Amino acid sequence: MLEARLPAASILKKIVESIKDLVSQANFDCSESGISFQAMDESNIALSSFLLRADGFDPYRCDRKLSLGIRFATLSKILKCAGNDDVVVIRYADDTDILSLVFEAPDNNRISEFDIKLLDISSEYLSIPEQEPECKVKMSSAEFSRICRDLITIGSSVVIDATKSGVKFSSTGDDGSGSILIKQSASVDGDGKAAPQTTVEMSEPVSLELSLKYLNNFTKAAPLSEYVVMNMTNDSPLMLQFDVSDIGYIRYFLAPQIKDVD
Amino acid sequence: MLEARLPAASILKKIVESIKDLVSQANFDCSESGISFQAMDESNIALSSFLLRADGFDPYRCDRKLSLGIRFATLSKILKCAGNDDVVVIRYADDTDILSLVFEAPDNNRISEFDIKLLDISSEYLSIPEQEPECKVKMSSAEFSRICRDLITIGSSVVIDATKSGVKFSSTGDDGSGSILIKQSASVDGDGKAAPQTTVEMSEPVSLELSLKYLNNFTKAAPLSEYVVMNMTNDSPLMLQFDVSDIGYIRYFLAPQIKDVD
DNA sequence: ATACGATGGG
DNA sequence: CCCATCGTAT
Repeated sequence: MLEARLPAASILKKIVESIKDLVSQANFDCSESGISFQAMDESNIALSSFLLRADGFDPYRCDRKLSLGIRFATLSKILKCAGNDDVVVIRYADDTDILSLVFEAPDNNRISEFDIKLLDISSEYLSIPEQEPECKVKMSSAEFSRICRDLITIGSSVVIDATKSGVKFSSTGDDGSGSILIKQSASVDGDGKAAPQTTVEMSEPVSLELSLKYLNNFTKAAPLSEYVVMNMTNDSPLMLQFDVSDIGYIRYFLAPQIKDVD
Repeated sequence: MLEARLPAASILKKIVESIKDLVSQANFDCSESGISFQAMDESNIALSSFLLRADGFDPYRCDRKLSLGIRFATLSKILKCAGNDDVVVIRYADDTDILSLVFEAPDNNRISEFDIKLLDISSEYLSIPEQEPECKVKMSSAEFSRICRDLITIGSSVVIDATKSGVKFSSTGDDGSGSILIKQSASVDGDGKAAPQTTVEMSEPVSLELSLKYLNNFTKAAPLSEYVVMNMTNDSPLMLQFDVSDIGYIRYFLAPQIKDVD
């Protein structure tokens, strides 16, 4: 039995919108600690995952572990029927194959209930080694999105070079090349504006070449958070994380491309 | 001879946009009392009609009854040439086959005149019995539009159940089902916000199953009015009415579908 | 060519 | 949060 009440449908809407282009169906894993999710994309290149902690819901109740097989196209359609500031209640009754979503409008004059048929999906859980990355960048998620969107007009991949002073995104294509350097922000912003700061922590300079197509899929999650965190280690997969308000996070992993030998 | 001056082209634009997907050509019936229109859709399932009273124009002059055969695709194209707050003058000279539309920009620096060739259309006027409906619902036209747009992603028809407490819209399809309950508004809204209220008057609870495709055609008229009125009687056609400012109304009639026998 | 959905701006 | 415009899909 699951019952989880989320104060703002917009959170769930954005999460699902950011995953549905990568994964057509997968399990939501529910336990007393919260709801989590993990799945490879169809081509087995990118891994998406999220965690929504129980304490981010009010109330949250889940007696035993559940794997709820969801078709994302369906869930996406149904979430489009929710207003952004509707309250969402997610409900599952044991031994059924139906997930219920109830949307309550802020003025309480509209109550919508949608039932989704659940799927039986075999899940192969992939454990991700939690290594300390050689470099950890935190920057504006909107800026990161903009960079990936701009550079894909130049080439199909981006080389991300992180050094103490900042992060450089470079791309090369048939009709030219481009690079964007984001400097680590000066400690304090003098004037009143509160633009997101860029911070770089590292033990080693890192350089990774990554598919812009995938990165542009990932940045659909950018509206969830003002910041994106990029964990990078040379020759290892990039991890991108967007925090989901104070409820949890959504993460993407993407293996680097072998760089062309010059 | 007809001369009718309408202060805002946007009204005529919206009316024509909301009908042109249902009716390709039909007569505008003009008399000294105003301009009216009535036509079945191509499949003879839905009836659209409107009335624009003479006193909504300034000036309005029509000496004798006229049936002006209009091709809606043409009229729509021409109305796209009018600014929303242009003044429109509709003119017809007896014994011609030309309808003239003159658009005057608010600043009086632009005057456009378009002539439409009229058609000779045989009109079979269908009289609609004016019975008192078992149930009369008045609600936000925007909300009604949203509901019909949302539910068509679930199924092809909607069951509208009206009771004293409110109206429920339900739809079922291959990958799930959904229902939206709109409660009758509490008598007065305490705070300052002026959201459209929902009211239900009834002698009998009513349940009708209706085609969402048609309802979504009808809701193109929603921008004309903050409210939609739904008159419903069991096993009888739904009537939807949108008021056209203080000039008249546009109405749609749609026969219910026979419900599946369980 | 027309209609619907998505995105950006007020 | 709603409206208008643009782009995509049928």
